Amino acid sequence: MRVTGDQALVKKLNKSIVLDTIRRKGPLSRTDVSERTGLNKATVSNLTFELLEQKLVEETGLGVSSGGRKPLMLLFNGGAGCAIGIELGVTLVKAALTDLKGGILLETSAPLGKHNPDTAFAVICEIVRPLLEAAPEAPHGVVGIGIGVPGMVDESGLILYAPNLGWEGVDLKGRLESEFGVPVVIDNEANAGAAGEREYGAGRHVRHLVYVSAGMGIGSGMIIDGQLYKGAWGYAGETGHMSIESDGRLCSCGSRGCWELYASERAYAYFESQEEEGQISTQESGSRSTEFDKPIDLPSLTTPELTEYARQGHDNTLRMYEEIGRRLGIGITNLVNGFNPEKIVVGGPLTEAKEWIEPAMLAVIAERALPYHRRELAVSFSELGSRSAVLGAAHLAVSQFLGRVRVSL
Amino acid sequence: MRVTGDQALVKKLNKSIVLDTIRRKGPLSRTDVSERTGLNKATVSNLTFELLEQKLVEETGLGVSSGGRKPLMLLFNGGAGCAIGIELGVTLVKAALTDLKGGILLETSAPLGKHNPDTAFAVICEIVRPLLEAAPEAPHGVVGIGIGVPGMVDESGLILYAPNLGWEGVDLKGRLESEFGVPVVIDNEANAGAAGEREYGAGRHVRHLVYVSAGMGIGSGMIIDGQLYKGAWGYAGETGHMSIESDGRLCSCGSRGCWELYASERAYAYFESQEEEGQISTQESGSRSTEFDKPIDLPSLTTPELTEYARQGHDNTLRMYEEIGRRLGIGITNLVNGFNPEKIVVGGPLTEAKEWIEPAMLAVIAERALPYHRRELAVSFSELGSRSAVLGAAHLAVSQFLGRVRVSL
DNA sequence: AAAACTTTGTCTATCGAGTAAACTAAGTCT
DNA sequence: AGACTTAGTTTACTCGATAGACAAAGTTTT
Repeated sequence: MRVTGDQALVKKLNKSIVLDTIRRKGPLSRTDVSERTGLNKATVSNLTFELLEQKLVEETGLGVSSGGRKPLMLLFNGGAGCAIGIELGVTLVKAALTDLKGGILLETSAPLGKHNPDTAFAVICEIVRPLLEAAPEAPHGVVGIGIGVPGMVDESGLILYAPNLGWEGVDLKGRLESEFGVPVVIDNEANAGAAGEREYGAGRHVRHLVYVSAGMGIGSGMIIDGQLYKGAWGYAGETGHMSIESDGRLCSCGSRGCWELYASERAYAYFESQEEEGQISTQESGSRSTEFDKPIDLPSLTTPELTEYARQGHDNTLRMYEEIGRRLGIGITNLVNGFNPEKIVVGGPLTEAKEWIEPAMLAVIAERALPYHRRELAVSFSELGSRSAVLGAAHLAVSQFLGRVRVSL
Repeated sequence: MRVTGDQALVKKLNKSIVLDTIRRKGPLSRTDVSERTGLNKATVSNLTFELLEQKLVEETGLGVSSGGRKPLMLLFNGGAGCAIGIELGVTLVKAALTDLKGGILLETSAPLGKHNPDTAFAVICEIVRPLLEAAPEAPHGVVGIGIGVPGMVDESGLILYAPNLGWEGVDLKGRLESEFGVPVVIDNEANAGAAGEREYGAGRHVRHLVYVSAGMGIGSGMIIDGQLYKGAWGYAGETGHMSIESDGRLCSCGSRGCWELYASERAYAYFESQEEEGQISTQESGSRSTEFDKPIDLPSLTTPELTEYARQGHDNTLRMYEEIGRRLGIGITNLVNGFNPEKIVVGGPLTEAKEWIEPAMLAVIAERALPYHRRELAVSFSELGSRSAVLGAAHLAVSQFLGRVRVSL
C-alpha cells in the first residue's frame, strides 16, 4: 500500500520544509521562510509555532530592519536533543556524542581486539554508555544512535556480511536497540561517511554526491538527489569490487582486478610481494601493462608509517602512492562517467597520503573522464577527516528523528 | 523554491495513484482500488468520476459478484490518446505511433543518409508527419512525441554531444516542438530503452533496473526506484566508457580500456586488426592478459553477417562472441556490485548474437558478482527487441502527459 | 419466494489543512 | 508628526479526504 495524500501528509511535508529551511539557511524571519518556500505567511507562522513548542526552533531575537518592523529571527535549536554516532572499524571503535547540528559534545574510542560479535557488542556498549550518561538535559534527550559498519547491511538493518570482521548475519541494530532503548540506524561505513560529508563536510548543498572511502578496501556511498542510494536490497556501493583490470589479480571476492586491489591499502601488499599466484598467465605474446610487475621494496605496510617515509622523500613509497593515485583516478572516472555526480569526495584512512596521491588522481580524472561529465565536476578530499563516518552515523540518527517527506512531480 | 503541500497536491497525488493502480492492475472495481491504495471509497469514487470524464478510464461492465452487488469494473483507456516514439539511430530512424498503453498502431522507418542536423530533422519530420495524420480521433489526440538519440542530452533537452552523429549542441526537441506543436520529450537512446523495457518489456514491476544497450557502443539506462536516474546534469549512464582494462586500448574518448571497446560492436574491429597503436607498451616483463593479442580472422564486421557465420558454426566468430560475452559480463558485474539492481536487461543491436554471447556472459556474472548482489539478481535480454527505444520514447511522452507525483517519507 | 445477508458504490456532515486579504504591531524615512 | 514599510497574526473561506450512514444490487438461507 502506497503513501497516499491527505492533510496530515501536507502538514508533515510543509513542516519538514519549514524546519529544513530554518536548519539550513537560518537565522531567518517568518517572512523570509515564507518567501523562500512559497508557503503562505500564515502557514509558516502556524508551523513555526509548533516547532517552537517542540523546541526544535528558537527565536533568537530581533534582526535588522529593512525599512519597517524588525524581524524576529528563527534558528534551528541544535540543543533540543543529542545523537550518538559510532564507527565500527576493524581495529577501533570510534564514537561521538553530538547535538542535532552535528556539533561534537564528546568523543571517545576503544580498540577492538577480538572480532566476534559478542566482544564487539560489549566494546560498543562500554563506549556508548558514558556518552549516554554525559548527554546534557534536552527536550528530546538522546534521539538515536547511528552506527557505520565495515560491511553490507540489508534493508532491515541486519549486517549480512562483513568480511573484515568475519561476520555474517549479525543483528547489531536489534541488540543495540534493546540494550539502550533508543532508535538505532545502521549502515555501511561508506554510506555513513557519505552522509557525514554531505551534511557537514565537503558535500554540503550537493545533490548528487559520491563518497569514496579508501582504507583496507574501497566502498562508496552514493547520494542521489540528496538521499542515500541503497539499491534494490541495500547493497549498493560495493565499488571496491569493480574490476578495472579484467584479468588482473585474483581478489578474495572471487573476481579479478578489483579496484581495491590497486587503489586501497590492500595495494601495499601487492607492490611488496607481487606474487603471481592470482594472475592469469598469457597464452600469447605482447604485454601492455604499466603495473609494477616486479616487486617494489616498501619499507612498511601501514599507512601511518608509509606516509612518514613519503614525507622523507622515500622514492619507492612515492612511486607507489603515485600509482595508487592513478588507480584511484581510474576507478573514480568510471564512477563519474556512469553516475554523473556533481561532486566526488574521497575519504578514509588512505587519505592520510592525500598529498602524494592527489596529483596523479586528479590528472587521470582530467585526462580520462568524459568532457561534459568532468566540466562541472568537483573532486575533493574529505573535510571531516577520520570523523566522516562517526558524524554521518550521528546524522543518520538525527535525520530519522526529524523525519523527512519528499515530493517529486 | 521547493514543492510545497496543499490540497491541490494531495488531489494530484491521489488521482495519479488511482490512475496508476487501474493502469497497472486493472480491471478493478472502485472498492478494489480503495483497498489496494488505502484511499477511502468516497475518494476513489470522486477521483474515478473525474478520470471517467477525462476519458482516461472507462467502465467495462459488471464483474463477477463475490456474494453481493456486482462490481463495475474500471479499465485504463489506452485509446484516450496516442503518442509517437522515435529512435534516431546512426543509419536509421525508426518511429511508431502507439496508444497510451504502448500498443503499436503504426510503425515506420527511414534510412538516415547524411548526419547533419538539418537532414536528420527533415527525415524525422517526413517520418512523423504520416504518423500524426494516421492518428485516430481520440479525446486527447497525440499527447506527445518521445525521441531517443545516440548521445548525451542535458536537463533542458539539448543534445550536447552525439559522437556517432557528429553533433554538438543541437536543439532537436525545440525544433520538433515548434514544427508539430506537441510536447516533445528527448532522451538518450539507452534511457529510452530502459523506460521501454521497464514499462512494457523485461523489466515490468521492477523498481531498480539497469538496461545495458550494446550496439556500436554501450550505454546504460538506470532506473532507480521506478524513475530514470539522470545524474547531476543528465549525463548519467555513459558506462560504455567505464574502463575495464586500466591500460588497455586507447578509446576515442581519450580514456583507455573502455568497456565498449571489448563488449560492443566496436570490438569487431579490434579482434580483426588488433593494431597496437593504442596500447601502452610494458616497461617490464610478465604479461597477464587473456585478450586476443593476435588478430582473429573475422569474415565480416557487421552483426547481421557475423551472426550468420556464427549460426554456421564459424569457429573464430564463435570464439569472438564468447569473448564479447565474457567482457559484457565483466562490465555488468561492475554495475551489479555498484548499483545492486534487481534486474539487468541487455538490449541493443548486439543482442542479435544473444545465443553465442549469453553463456559466457552469465557464467562471468555468476563467477564474479558479489554473492549477495547476485543472489536475487535477474539478468535477461530485451523483450522488446529492436523496439525498446521506440516504445520507451513513446512511453516517456505518455508518462509526461499523465503526470506523476511521488512522495517518499 | 421472502428474508437475511453481503458487497458495491454514493451521499452527507465534518475536519483540518493552506490561502488571501484584512489587520495589528512595530519599525523607518522625510 | 505623519507617511510609508515591513513583520507577523487574525479572519473568513476553499477544498480535499474521511467516516459512517445509506442506497443499490446482488447472493444465500430459510
